[in-house]
Amino acid sequence: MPQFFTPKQVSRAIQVSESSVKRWCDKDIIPTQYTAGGHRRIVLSELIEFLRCSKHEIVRPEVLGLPATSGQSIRVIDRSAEQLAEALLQGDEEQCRRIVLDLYLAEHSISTICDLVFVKAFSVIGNRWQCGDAEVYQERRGCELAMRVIHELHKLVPIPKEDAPVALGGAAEGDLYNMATTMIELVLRDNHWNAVSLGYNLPFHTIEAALKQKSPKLFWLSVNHIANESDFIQSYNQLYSQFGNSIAFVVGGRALHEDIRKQIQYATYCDNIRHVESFAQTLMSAAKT
Amino acid sequence: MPQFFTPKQVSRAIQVSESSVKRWCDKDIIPTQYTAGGHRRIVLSELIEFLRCSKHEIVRPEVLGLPATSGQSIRVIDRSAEQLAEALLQGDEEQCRRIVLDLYLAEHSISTICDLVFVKAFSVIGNRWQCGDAEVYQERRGCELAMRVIHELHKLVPIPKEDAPVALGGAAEGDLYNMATTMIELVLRDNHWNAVSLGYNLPFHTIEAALKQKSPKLFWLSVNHIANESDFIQSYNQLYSQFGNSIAFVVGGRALHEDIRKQIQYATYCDNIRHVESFAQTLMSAAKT
DNA sequence: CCTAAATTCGTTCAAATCGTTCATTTTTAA
DNA sequence: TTAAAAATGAACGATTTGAACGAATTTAGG
Repeated sequence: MPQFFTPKQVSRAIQVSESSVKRWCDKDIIPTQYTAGGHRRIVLSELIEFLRCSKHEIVRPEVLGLPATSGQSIRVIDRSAEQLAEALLQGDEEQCRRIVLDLYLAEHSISTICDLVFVKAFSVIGNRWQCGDAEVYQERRGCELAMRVIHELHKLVPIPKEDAPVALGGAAEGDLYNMATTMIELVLRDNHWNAVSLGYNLPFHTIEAALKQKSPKLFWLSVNHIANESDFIQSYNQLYSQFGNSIAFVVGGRALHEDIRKQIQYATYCDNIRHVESFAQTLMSAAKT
Repeated sequence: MPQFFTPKQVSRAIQVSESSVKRWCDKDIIPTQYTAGGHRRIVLSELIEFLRCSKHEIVRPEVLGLPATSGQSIRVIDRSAEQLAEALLQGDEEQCRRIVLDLYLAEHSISTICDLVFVKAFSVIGNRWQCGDAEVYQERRGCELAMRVIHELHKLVPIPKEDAPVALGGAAEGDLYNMATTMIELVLRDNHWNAVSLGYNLPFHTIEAALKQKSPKLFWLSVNHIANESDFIQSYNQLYSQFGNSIAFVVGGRALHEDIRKQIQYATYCDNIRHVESFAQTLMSAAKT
């Protein structure tokens, strides 16, 4: 909850001496703000960033008012998805936050967390539902919770610079799933793109307007549901013929099966978030040289 | 008109004690004006100057929740909606955050902010769109931004106690707008309800399951779009006949026009978020006595 | 205009933090 | 292996902070 911490709080949380924390602040290892009287105040996001880059762990998270960790930070990501699925099904917001924050602190990349934890958790939830072990409302509530946690991760990612390359994306008309596109926005920002999600259920004509006005370097389209396939293909191809030369089209989503992929053009098709990340990294380094 | 802040407001904004702010005023670290009765009044520009110059580092206003726009008063809240609409259309996340946090720090209630700022801003955006001054994607991006800010407000609201009365709600099947239901969740939590939004596009059968399993004291249903009216009415009435006696049904949304309202039963119909808040307050105080 | 409720004032005081120094432990390099 | 360099943790008086209090001021309504 709290935005700021004193050196003493931080020192107790990670069990080092207060002196060390103060020294790190002075050496700018932990970027620090100061009160008018000269007392150090450490911002949560800076602390998280520091913890990720150092080998220190939060031994006593309760000192910082952070969700209580079960013990040590999670190095093994496998079981996390199931744990998260359980927490999402139960509607346990604290637990969700704890799992994700722990993984983030353990230096797992955001894209990995998205793929192996979030996406996988919802796959687990889907299976449960098919077995009759979960209600629809549990899945929906889980989506709400997940979106909230994703937004919180968003705040831990540094704000992209003004001159960062622009990326734009969303989910097309008829597609009601905006979690994927929000995750892509998050991961691209984590990779220093100026990424903006336009949300879901986007008519093609407004995508066209957005691409024209913003002229991004990268455009992503998440396709989880297609109302009318031939309409979709026609609209998409018109969009691609207009911008495909100047903008990298990244497409993905479970509705884009092979039949459809054969009929459309794109720069890359991605099965998961890490594919998107890799492509974005390649594109950016190519643009630099 | 110059924008004044009291030491208490400033202290909340920059997360120090009121005593410290007062002391800094007295030491002339923060240039201060005084009322006839000797109360301190801090001008926004001086506050920003203080934060910039205070000791070492430049302050990150977005972290501090620094009020960066106009002050309080009901007159100004009108303009806030237009300012927010502009910021949402531009996709200016920082500005959105500042406007809303500013209003929050000026101690406007969250329900007021929802009604007179968020809802109104989207009404402004709708008008712009009708005049051809705004693209659809700008509105959609605005929704994404607004949701993010609402989630941030969520974090400022204290976690409800375990024994707080339970409230549950969402938007029915075919309804894709979850902003209203997320705002209701937020406001109810602000009123010490254990409120949970199940999201949007909820089939009635899963609402039934949720009500059965959670047995809340209050159930809200946001209705902004109805695919098939007779189906909706039938499903709703079945739900009401099952739970209407034990659970307070709160309904609202622009799709619930008079014709439909005549054919369904509910505890209250709400035109805006403050109505929901009032009803919830009444319900809670009634339950206590 | 007046009253009542809410806010802010000025003050005091205990607790926390500051910067600094120094002995000890850990790491690095010869 | 040994010596130098660097990092750590503890201690100190001086300073800053946050919380409390009755008194004074502002604000909201009738």
